[in-house]
Amino acid sequence: MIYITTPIYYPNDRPHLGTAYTTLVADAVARYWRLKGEEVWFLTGTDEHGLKIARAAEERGMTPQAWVDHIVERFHEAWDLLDISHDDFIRTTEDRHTATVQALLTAMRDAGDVYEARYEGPYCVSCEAYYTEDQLVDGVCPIHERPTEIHAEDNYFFRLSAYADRLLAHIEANPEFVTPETRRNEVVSFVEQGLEDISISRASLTWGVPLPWDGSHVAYVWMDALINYVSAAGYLDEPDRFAATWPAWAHLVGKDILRFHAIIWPAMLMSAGLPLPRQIASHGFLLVGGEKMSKSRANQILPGDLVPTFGPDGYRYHFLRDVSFGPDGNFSWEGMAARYNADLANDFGNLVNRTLNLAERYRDGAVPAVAADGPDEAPLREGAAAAVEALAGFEEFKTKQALEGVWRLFRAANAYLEATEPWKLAKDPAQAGRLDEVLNASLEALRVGAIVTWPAMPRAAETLWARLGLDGGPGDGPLAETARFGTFPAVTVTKGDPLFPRIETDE
RNA sequence: GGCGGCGUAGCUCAGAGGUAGAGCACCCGGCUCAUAAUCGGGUUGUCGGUGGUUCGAGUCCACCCGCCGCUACCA
Repeated sequence: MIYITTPIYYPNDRPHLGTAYTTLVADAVARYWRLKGEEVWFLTGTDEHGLKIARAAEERGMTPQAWVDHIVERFHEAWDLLDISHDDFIRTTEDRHTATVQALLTAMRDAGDVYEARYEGPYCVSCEAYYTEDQLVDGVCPIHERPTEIHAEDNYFFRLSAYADRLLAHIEANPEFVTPETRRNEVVSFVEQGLEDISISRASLTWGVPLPWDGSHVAYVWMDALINYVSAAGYLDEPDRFAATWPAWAHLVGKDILRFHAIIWPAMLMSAGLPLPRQIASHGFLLVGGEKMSKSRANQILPGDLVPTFGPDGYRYHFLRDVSFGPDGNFSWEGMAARYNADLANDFGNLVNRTLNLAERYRDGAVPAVAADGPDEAPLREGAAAAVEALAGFEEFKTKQALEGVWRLFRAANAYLEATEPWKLAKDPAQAGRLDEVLNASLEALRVGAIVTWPAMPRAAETLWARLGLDGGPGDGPLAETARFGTFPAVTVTKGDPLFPRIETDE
């Protein structure tokens, strides 16, 4: 089972381009594996505990639960908008999760890795949070710019320090554990500096999961959040499903939360006696005008700002085709529009339009199932094979290379029409048989094209599939069989409207 | 400060010791089935700088310049 996860998102913040990016890549990769015929479990969700949620609820005169029930809808809406195909959506306020948090923390405690100690440090009353000396700016709280006080409270701590060597050994033995390599280097150098124990509970807060052995504390939000990955896999009371699902194939994360996933989470799992996920895959940020998106800069862009213009598939294609998974990427409307017009409207959309138009015009949409396999057709077969091969890039989150490779099929198909000139064949009754062959091969290219674009653009692929008059869907798989270039069946195709209407820009 | 990464065509990027690449943009030509679409051809680079190793260096080494990431509790 391919178990793939996104982080659980903090619902106080709206899902913006960055959170949507993580989820989108996870979705495309999940679809790729399904297309290959693998069993997939794709998880996303929301992280609903913590001080900020409790406060936001209070400001609105609501209970925290009522507040999160309300705002979690934004995430369902966003993922519906982008055709995200998650199998499960976990919320940390669900019983299945809170009970799992308690079970896992108990397992860590039973392993002797949890102890009680006094935590003392600079505390900002306004933030209701502790800081480290390093975080203070000129000795005052960086947010409120007010002096901090030294506060102390009794907390439970996790013996993270005991796991540094095992963590390093694991990373060395499993080079794929943290990707890309530059992030792996960061993790290694961090662990090599030595690890300190971390506090895993808060006594000052009530909106969280109570510790099973001390109800006056709730689990620190990160402990709570990370455990979602096993909660949703059935750790607590579905042993068969858990055995099939865990360890995860990949946790996708933004680079800002890498350390929690590549250090703290593995140590927690080791302590609880569970195997580690195969891979933590970390991506960069999406920059707008070279700057990080943030509310304060007012440059935050939401998926809903782009989908009305580009459609869910135009949205998905742009981010998968133009953003490399590891480094930071840039977003611009101009770049997105240029990509849309060049690849979707021109190469792919127009190919679909002209091919179906030819089939309707010369054969009323019913092209006989006659195949040719001469020198003219060779590039089509090669293009189809190249597309299928390139698709494997999804296994390493190389979405860019995967789609670049898929486009070789569309280039070949456009060139094929130029080489065979069906519009000329149609003028000569003696060439009727050859025209059938050319139209059949062109339609077959579209059939394969619908399959190989499905992980990235499921809606367009399914629309195309329907126009081709085929049974089932392009995502049915298995890829190795369905994407083999052969003879297009004797069905009736319909032209329909342009799949990707060209976007007019000012220039 | 320490560790790590990046700097290649106007743009986005690939290449990691053997004649500088792709896509977009741009120019020329063809075609007319098609969404001013498509096909063919073409131009563009002191591969950040300096020095070194080598028969040969984007590719290895040293130093320098510029940008960036990490250096513990930020969802």
